[in-house]
Amino acid sequence: MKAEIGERGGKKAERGLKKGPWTPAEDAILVEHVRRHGEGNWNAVQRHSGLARCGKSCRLRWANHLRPNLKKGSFTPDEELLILRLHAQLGNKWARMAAQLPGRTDNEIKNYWNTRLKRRQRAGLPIYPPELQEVVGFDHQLKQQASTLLRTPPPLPPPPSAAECSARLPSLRPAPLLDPAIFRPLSGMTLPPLPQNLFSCHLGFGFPLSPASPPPTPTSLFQPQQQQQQLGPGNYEVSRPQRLPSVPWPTPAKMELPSYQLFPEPVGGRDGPTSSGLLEALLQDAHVPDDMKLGELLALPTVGEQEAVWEHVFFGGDSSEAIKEISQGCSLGSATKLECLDCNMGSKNKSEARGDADTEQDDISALLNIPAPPVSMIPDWCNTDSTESPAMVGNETGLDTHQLASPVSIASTDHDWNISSWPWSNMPGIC
DNA sequence: AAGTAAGACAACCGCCCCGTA
DNA sequence: ATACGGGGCGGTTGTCTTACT
Repeated sequence: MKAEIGERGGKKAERGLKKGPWTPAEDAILVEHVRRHGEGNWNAVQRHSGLARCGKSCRLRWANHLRPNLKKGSFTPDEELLILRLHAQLGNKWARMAAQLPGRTDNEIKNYWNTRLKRRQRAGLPIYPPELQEVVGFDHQLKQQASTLLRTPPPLPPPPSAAECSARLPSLRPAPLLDPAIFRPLSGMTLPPLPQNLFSCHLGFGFPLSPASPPPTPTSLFQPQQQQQQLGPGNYEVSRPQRLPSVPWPTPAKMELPSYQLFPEPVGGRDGPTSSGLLEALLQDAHVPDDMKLGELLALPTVGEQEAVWEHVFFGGDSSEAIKEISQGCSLGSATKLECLDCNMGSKNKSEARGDADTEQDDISALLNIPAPPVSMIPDWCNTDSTESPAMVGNETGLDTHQLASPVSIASTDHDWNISSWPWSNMPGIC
């Protein structure tokens, strides 16, 4: 947006391509083009239809506003919760988050998050719920500090040998996205108690409360130890930072929130039943009151109030009716006039989403040089909602949204996962 | 009622990856 | 091997609406 700033609303850019808001006529042209030719080849839209828009603009308009099955309106509480969880795990991977939120676009999620971030920054509140902020001690200020530090990345340690890598791999396991102490398991599942570091698992990383030797977790594999040390005593003093194994960490352009990108993204179509099953599973576990919006409770001014509300949400009384209501609202996307478009577009979407997931699975497996876990590794409780996900049935990689949203990870069921020994837990909350 | 701040939304840009010629 | 085009993604910014003073 340089010379074009302020020119929105009808003027044409240099190459004769229009910028700015789309008109209904342009929308109609684009919809008709997609109906005839399908998605993709966006640059051909201008040639075929005469629409004075660049291909990128067409793709964006279609993806964010015109494609069928788009969900309009504000996020539901369960969607907000899911965004929180996904962001804790993925960082600013909006497209991947959108893949877990049927009918939602990455742009929507991004806007929601940025708005929420800004609001909480202004209010001096932590990004995450009090459990995250108090126990994990990670908030936006720390993020900003780390981001600043990362502008000049420290020299990388020598890369580990293949033997070193393979020696560490057995300890690699997906972090439980949700802490069992907070999020109760699905029906029939018993969780081991984790009295401390609430939400640490949720974040996908932890802050050790003791200087015990941390296991070589995926987090520590990606732990920028120099960065941690540079934070210095002025920023955290509970205990001295751990000396971590010399493992190279990816050189990020900037630091994102704790991300578990080491691990396979749940596989599932954007609009398939998997995600709705996830939401149902989440809601079955969380006692979400019907008179409460997550965004509201997260904005409560004091930690005590937030704790009380969160306790009510996840341990509170019977709210099955509210859960039912939320589930229905989630599964019933608002119908649009465009939903009557060719169904083959939707099928293409699904295949693309599936392809993305597979590709990502491959990438992660290749990165770790380990085979993707078979479906049989997934505990039974992942399917207790009985709606068998096609993504799981038909996919050898086998990790779907159930795992992402599950109270505990697959591995956490057969490992003693001492999250209290993780390196980052030396950092207390700033707020 | 007017001004202002904040929120929500929409759109564009630059970068990157990937497939193909 | 390389250039190029298509497409995806994340970041940023502009505009409009709403709430507040």
